[in-house]
Amino acid sequence: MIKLEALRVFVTVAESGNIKDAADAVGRTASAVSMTLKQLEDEIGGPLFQTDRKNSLTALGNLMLDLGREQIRSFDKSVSIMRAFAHSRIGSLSIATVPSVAANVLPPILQRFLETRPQVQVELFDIDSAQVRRMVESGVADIGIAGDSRAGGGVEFSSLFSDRFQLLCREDHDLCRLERPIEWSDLSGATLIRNGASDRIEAEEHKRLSAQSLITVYNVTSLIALVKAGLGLTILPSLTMHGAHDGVAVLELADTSASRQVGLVERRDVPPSPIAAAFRAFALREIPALVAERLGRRKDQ
Amino acid sequence: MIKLEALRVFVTVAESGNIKDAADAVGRTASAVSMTLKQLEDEIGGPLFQTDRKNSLTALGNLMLDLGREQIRSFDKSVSIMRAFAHSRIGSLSIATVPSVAANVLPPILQRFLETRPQVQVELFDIDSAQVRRMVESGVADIGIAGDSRAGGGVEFSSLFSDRFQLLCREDHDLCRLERPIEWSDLSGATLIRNGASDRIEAEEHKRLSAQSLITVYNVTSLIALVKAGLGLTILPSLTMHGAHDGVAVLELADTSASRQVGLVERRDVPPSPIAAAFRAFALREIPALVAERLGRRKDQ
DNA sequence: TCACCAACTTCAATTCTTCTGAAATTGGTA
DNA sequence: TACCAATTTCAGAAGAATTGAAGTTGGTGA
Repeated sequence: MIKLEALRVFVTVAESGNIKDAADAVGRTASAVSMTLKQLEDEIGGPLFQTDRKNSLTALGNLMLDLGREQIRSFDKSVSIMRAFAHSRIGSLSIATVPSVAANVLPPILQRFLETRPQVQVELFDIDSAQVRRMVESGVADIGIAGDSRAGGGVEFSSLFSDRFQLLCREDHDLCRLERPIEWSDLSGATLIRNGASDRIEAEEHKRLSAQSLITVYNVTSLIALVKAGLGLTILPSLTMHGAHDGVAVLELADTSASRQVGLVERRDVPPSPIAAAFRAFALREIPALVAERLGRRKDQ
Repeated sequence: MIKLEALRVFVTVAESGNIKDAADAVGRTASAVSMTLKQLEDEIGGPLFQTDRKNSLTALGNLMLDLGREQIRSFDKSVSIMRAFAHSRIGSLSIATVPSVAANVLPPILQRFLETRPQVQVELFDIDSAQVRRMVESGVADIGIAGDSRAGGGVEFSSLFSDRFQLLCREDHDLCRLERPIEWSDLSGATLIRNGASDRIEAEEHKRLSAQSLITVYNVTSLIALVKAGLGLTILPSLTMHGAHDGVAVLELADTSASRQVGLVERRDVPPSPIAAAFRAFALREIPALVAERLGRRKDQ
């Protein structure tokens, strides 16, 4: 059986024009090279050089030089692609994430992640938590970042950070004058606008308040516009409304248990691609630190 | 260093879905296959299968399956091309030959030669002996077939057959009535038309006759037309005018030494390509036999 | 939940391949 | 004709791959 290694030796000899130099180039003795060449000629079925001074090729030798070079080039390239992929320097990464993370967390993370991986292709979807889970489960996204857990079905949840809920109201609202964290009881007379995120708050007091609410808005921009217009208050995770909005105030809640967990959503039982694995490790290390800095808190909890 | 053989094993396992069947397929034990796979994973830098039951590939495994298959296919194809070339089943063959051989000898020879080599490309040039030698010497033709030898310069001559000179005259010429081989002296009063081939006849008597000749014609068709028109006689190698021409008679010469040697012309010091070598051997074996039959003579001399 | 079974992996011994260094051969050159 | 450097040959050494047996592992059915 002809080996690629034998072709490598032959090409080196053909290029050197003699065995001695070729032997040095491949790190073997001249006798090893000579034997390899002989074996190659036997297996191919004809002489490769015109004389035993290896300075001129036969027609067969020329053909083998061309084909051999091409094979070596192509093989080495394939191997380097395989290695690059294994080491997550190439490939594609599809990330599904909730908008607040996409807007406030991912930009610097992705930038740093891709700095050392200029060949990696990234797709980013921002959608709600339920759809993040669905995209990961179906394999459309390699990895997701979403709030909440209840790790069910085919996905697994790994917490990255916790995001406290805060109260959003007009700057001229009475509550702004309290100058202390807001108790649920402070909200008893207020008009609450429900949203997709606030429904996850477990506190009984909030559930009661929420039940009386007549408006539910899922889009954050619309939600803030309604608050600004004076239609009511709303409760959102801190990261969601990161960055001040003119005319609205952000107030802390006294109930510090009112928070959502944000974390990685991954498919269970299906190993991640090398890039996805690398991104996972990077995210677990970098996102908590970044969020702690952004929100001015201890990381996680 | 990653070996193509390891990729072969991997592809087989990936296609079988388990090690045992793959081991049977490649003719090794399961443990050998397992070790090869492990080594491959180490060298590539990542796992290829999702579990140690080898029925589902990782993303890396899928990539390697694609690239590996392609490499194997391409390598095997290259090797088969090299072998086919070495065994003269493919390649191209450029033959330069004098017209009489091209017309009377080569057709059946080439047909039989190519019967078992349907992929071989042939180029055929018919030119005069001097140009045959020039084309071979310059490498434009791989092999030549020409009369005469005087093997000089960079070419070598190997005789294939000898071709007796014969006399060509009008059917109504006086010489036709002799009913015996023609002596040089029979031609003393005749008008001789010289041609490229007849100049090589060594006999003194012919040289004298030839010196008196006023017309020289190199093209055989024109030559015969002139003879037919009654402008004179001419002396040509038997093969050149093989096949009767209406209105002209072909007469034997008594001087049996008047003949030309026809043989292979090859470049000296440059080994022939495998196809050229194969054609050489075929020609040396088949052409003398064919000519003997055609001209009704013993082969060579 | 446990025990079994088949697939896979590990390990040490063996076999096969390739490599080395010395000696012989070859082909070109003074 | 004799020399010299390159190449080839050869036998032993080193290295790589393979084997068979023993040990793990993970899935399956009682």
